[in-house]
Amino acid sequence: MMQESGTETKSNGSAIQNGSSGGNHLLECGSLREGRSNGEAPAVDVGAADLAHVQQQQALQVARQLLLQQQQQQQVSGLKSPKRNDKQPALQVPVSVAMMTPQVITPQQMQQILQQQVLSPQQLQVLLQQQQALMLQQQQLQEFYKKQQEQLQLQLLQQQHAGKQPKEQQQVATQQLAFQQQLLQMQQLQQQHLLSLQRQGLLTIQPGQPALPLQPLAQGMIPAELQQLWKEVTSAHTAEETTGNNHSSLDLTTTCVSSSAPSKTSLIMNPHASTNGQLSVHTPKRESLSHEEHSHSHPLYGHGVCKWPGCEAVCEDFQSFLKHLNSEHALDDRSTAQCRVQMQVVQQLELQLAKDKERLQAMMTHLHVKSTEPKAAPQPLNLVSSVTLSKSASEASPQSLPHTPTTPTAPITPVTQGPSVITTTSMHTVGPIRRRYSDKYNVPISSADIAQNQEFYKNAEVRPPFTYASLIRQAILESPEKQLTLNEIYNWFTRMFAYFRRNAATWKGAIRTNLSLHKCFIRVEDEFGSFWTVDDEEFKRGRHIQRGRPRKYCPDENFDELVA
DNA sequence: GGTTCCGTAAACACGC
DNA sequence: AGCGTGTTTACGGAAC
Repeated sequence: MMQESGTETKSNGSAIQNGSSGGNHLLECGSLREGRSNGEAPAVDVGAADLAHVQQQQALQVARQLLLQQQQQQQVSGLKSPKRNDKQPALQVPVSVAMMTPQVITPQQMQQILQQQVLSPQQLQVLLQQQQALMLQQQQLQEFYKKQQEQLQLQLLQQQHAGKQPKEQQQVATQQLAFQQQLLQMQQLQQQHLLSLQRQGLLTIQPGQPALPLQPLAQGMIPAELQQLWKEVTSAHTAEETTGNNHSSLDLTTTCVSSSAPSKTSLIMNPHASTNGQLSVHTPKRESLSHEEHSHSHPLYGHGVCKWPGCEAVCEDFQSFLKHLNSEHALDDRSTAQCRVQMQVVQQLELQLAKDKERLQAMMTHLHVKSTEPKAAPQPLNLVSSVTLSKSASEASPQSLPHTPTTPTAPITPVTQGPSVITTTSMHTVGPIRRRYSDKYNVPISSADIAQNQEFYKNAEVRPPFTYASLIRQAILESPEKQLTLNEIYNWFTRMFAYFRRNAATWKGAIRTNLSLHKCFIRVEDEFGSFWTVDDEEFKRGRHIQRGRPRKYCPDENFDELVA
């Protein structure tokens, strides 16, 4: 029990640590670092949200300036054709993709949303107002961007026909890219703000609200042609990257923008971040939308059926599926509710998975000593190093080589070992357990083996995965005099294992049988009675049970041997 | 399918 | 006679 609980504590600790780290990640990304437990942090939260608000306004201003500059440049440049006009769409499409990339909630965010705490109505109101302001900004930016895109498109068309100097065009492109970066930064800030809102319970408390922040973003879903364009563009940019222009793709994986250092934008230009024409934004929504490449792996489409939870509408091809998806599963209250339900399902599954992972980790940790220690046959197995078993433990060696001649170093895997240790209830019902691993794998048990699970076996009625012979040997070797009477052996069993507090007649008889059958157990008589010792060399020798050839009981001989 | 290991039950003996 | 201890045998399940 101690082992198990200890492991659980450790696992829980790591889990908590992981969770907190994830939370810290979000906290670092977002502007809100709230201490929600006291339930009275609206001022702090609002202040942090305001900070994000200011940052977004700054970004918006920068974007506007860039846009103005670009417009001026366009006016100056007039109709000039570029040498490499094929590059122009490249600078539009990626940002278009990024601009319209829907917000996708990661599983971590799901958990946080689901585990959120309730805010006060005042908090909600403030946050909602902020959110609405942000959405207005977002729409404003989108309008700017659309206009800019239209102008650029027009310009490009004109340039393609008239021919232009590439220098100015590159400047335009650079300006546009910078502008797009600002847009992305804006979007990321908004996303962080959304996450903050979600974490504060806004989305759950106000079921209608998620549609508010998500709506404009989801409306800008990536058209297929944009994907195709982006694909072509990135492939064209790959060649250009060697010239030092690394503005070809936007690495959105690091969308965390520090509130304290907004200049350290996360818009890291990473020319290698994209593969196969895909932005390195690992959002399920994006992947689902890039159906040109993944039309057969859409998570919501399979076997001609829409896999939206509860839908199962038949879609003959992927295009019809997309139509169906956009029409029947648009972003509305119903879809949002279904998504929330699915989030809960995922959360439950993740929790279950986390528990099972913890369990597996505990099993692995528990078995780590024996499974990872070198067990080369010629090497003494010094995994015990027990204080009370200096001799026997340090000299532990294969004890039944004929049984496992080819696997002297076979590790004890959880597969073979786990059930007998973990399944407390099943252990009691499956009946006698044969092949205790201590014998099977030629590893005598030790005080360390038992000590690791001492509390567990003391309290849980779990049959220890050791043979009677191993346990008897252990009991004897643990004693100060390396000798025990039969009754003391009984007491050791009952003291160390809850399992042996029942059915005494059975296991006591087994002990007596084993003491008699095993050559390694030597009965010694003195003036006070008789006691049992263990010949550990004999124990480690291999077959220590003589069945086919019953040994002749000869206490005098044994005594002489012991004395000698 | 045979062998081996192991647990279990039982019979038996011996001494107190 | 009853009990504890010790020995031996038989049987069956599981693993090899």
